[in-house]
Amino acid sequence: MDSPESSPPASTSNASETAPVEDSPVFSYISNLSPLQPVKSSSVTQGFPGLNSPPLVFASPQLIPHKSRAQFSRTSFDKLQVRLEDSKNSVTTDKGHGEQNIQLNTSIAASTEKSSDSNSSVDELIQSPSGSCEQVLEDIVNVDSSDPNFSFDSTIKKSERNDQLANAPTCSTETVENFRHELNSGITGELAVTHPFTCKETEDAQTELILINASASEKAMGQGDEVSVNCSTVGTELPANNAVVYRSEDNFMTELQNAKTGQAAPLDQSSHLLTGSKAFQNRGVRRRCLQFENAQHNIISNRLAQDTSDGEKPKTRFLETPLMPIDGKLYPQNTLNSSIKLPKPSGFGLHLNSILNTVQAGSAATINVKTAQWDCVSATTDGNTHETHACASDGSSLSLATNVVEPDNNSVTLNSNSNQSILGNKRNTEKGSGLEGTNNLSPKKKRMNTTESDDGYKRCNCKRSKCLKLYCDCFAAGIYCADDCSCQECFNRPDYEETVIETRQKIESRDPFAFAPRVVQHIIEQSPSVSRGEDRSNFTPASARHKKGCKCKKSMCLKKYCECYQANVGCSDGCRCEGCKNVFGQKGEYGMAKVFLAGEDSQETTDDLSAEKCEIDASRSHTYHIEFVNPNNLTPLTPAFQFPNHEKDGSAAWFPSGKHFQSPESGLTYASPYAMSSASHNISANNAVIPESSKESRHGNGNTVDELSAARSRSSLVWQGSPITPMAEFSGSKVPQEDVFEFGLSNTVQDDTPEILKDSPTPLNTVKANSPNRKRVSPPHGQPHEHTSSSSADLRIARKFILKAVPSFPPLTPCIDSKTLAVQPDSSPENRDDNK
DNA sequence: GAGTTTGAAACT
DNA sequence: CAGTTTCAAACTC
Repeated sequence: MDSPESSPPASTSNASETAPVEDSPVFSYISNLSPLQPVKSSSVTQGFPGLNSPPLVFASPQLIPHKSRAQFSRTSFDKLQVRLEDSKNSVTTDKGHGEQNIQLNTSIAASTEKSSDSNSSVDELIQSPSGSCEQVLEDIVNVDSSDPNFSFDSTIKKSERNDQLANAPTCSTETVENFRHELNSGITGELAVTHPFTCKETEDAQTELILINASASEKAMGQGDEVSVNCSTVGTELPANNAVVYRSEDNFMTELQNAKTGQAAPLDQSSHLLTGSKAFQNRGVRRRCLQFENAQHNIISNRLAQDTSDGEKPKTRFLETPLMPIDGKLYPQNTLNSSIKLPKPSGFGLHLNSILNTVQAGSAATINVKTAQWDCVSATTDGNTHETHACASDGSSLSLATNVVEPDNNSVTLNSNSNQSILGNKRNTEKGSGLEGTNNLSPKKKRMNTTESDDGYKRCNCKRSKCLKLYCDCFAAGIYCADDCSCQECFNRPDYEETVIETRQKIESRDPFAFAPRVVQHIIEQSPSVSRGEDRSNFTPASARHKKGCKCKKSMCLKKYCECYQANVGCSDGCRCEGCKNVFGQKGEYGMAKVFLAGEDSQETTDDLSAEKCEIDASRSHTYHIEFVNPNNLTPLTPAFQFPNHEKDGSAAWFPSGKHFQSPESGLTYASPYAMSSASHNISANNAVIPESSKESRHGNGNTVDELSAARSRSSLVWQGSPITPMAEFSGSKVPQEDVFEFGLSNTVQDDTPEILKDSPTPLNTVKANSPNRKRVSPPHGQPHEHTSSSSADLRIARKFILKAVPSFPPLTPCIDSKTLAVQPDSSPENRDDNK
């Protein structure tokens, strides 16, 4: 029917034109067969009309690994182009506004990529007689507003929609060419195009996208920036994934048009979105960059671009604004996390990697961390926003909620997101200025402020380290110092990006995991009821452990001197603390929990919490220990969930008892987290990874099933994005948190057993570690049982993504102790595959 | 706000 | 790997 071949060119209208061919019976036959209208016959012919690849288009961006983002070689683009073109072709023939929009974008992107070569794709568009680009754009806009339904998933669905779509407007050749030229001028266009897609799907993805955008924008100067901005804004503001995507695209299109016309384009829908989130986004970008080394380069370039472009850029550009180190976070840095987590990246966990380590962040994604909340998260690119959103929405989904344990970070960080964002902007300026405002506070407040910003981001007070050592929480979190930091001789600023990067590299050379989130979270799924908010008490947000463990001797792990305590996580066997009385979980408990999970001696361990006993148990279950106990292993996990901002919060897992850990597969589960973390490493960030909203997460726990389901779907999508970030590419330490986060989500999704979700909130369900390697999957917070049926579908989807993604992830260092290098092999993609 | 305590990071 | 020093946060007054 649709056979690509037949449909195409032959279309009836064309047939008349091609006299010779027409005559042939074959031709007529073909023409008859083709269902497609010959609107753009010529164009269609060129492409592969038969192939409907809209999905591919969406997918492709995601597939691109993080690293690739930074590098984003032409080859990758070419590939994308191919897909895009294919999709384009299909689209052009096809139809639908939404689709059309997408197609246009893709086509544009493709054209940009190819630049010279790309024309073909453009040409196709041009060929289409009917509409003008403007029309198309308008249509798109309409679609956006109109089509709420569009969702990330929609990307996949889009193909389906294509059928529905009809009357695709086409761009005039002139307009197309103009676009082409513009695009050629800046490669960014391509990137921008890709963004939207990713943005939709996941926060992490967004963060990544953001980075990409930034880079692109840098290159492109004007257009690209705007586009990226749009995406970010869209993500933040729009709950609906669909809307986001389209809008971003629309903006992009509009910008392009504007560029053509030379008019300052008012950003229609997108514009308003942008306004809200601009600052955040910028911040987010920067933070993330920090978190992600890869991103860093991008950031740098961005800066340059920004500097150059500042004057030029239109109102909408977020990028123009220097990426703030963010207090606010980028989410990933977020915000979500502050770096990822927003809140602040406390030193722990923030690390960029995660992206989103945490984030958002982004980054660092990362983010994020970082879903109902996802929506929120996704919506806000910045770490700050992320958090807030997450909180508000509750974080639904994700682990974020689980992560949250402690109120401290949560409350603080979450509340002031808006303010923070503002602060973040200030950061660009010199510190001094920023501090002033905060200083006015009372001593107590001052103190709080000194360490944390309202946003939840940490503020350092370094005097001698120049904020280039891990002593500096900001630096350790992979974020730039904010204006409100009280540091002296600070070099941890965008102005010294190179220095920062170099220093980071040095430190990483020493300890690849130095910037990895310190707290590894173990997410446990909530019971459905919990997810509903019915019974939170039962909810076990997540278990987390400090990656390296503490060495407290006098504080008994009851004060913030203790990193474990500070992160609201229990001490693990990896801790060398003396007299541990950590309220979040004592040393022995963790090991015991493991044992318990293992199913061996569970009673013993559970019964006796004494550290000694635990230790003993742990010793018994030697194997388990290795996987679970090893703090290092754990660390990897955290990144995923953690948000840059709050390591603590995000990481903060409740350990009501070691029991959480248990799962029949306990061993696996733990391990899995590990794996995840490792994956996260790849990311380097999520960051901010991950959006964490400690408090919010709690609230989020209560998320409605719908949210959860949505989160799942997102997660799955995110996951796809994760593949984009090639874990392998990253040096061990660098892992986009966001990715990690995603990974975790995906993992949860992955769990084959939707049943699990259905089942009790028991952690077991939530996590399944497939791989021997310990890859673990962090489940989305709560899985709404209600949706179980639907969820199952979601899960399926997620799995698909996961599978794809898994291979992509490079072995993450986290799995292995930093000290013991051996680990990485485990994280290798292969192992992951095994998990499947 | 100054000083002390604490433990991580950095160094040897 | 262990010991020491440096550093900055946490804490106390």
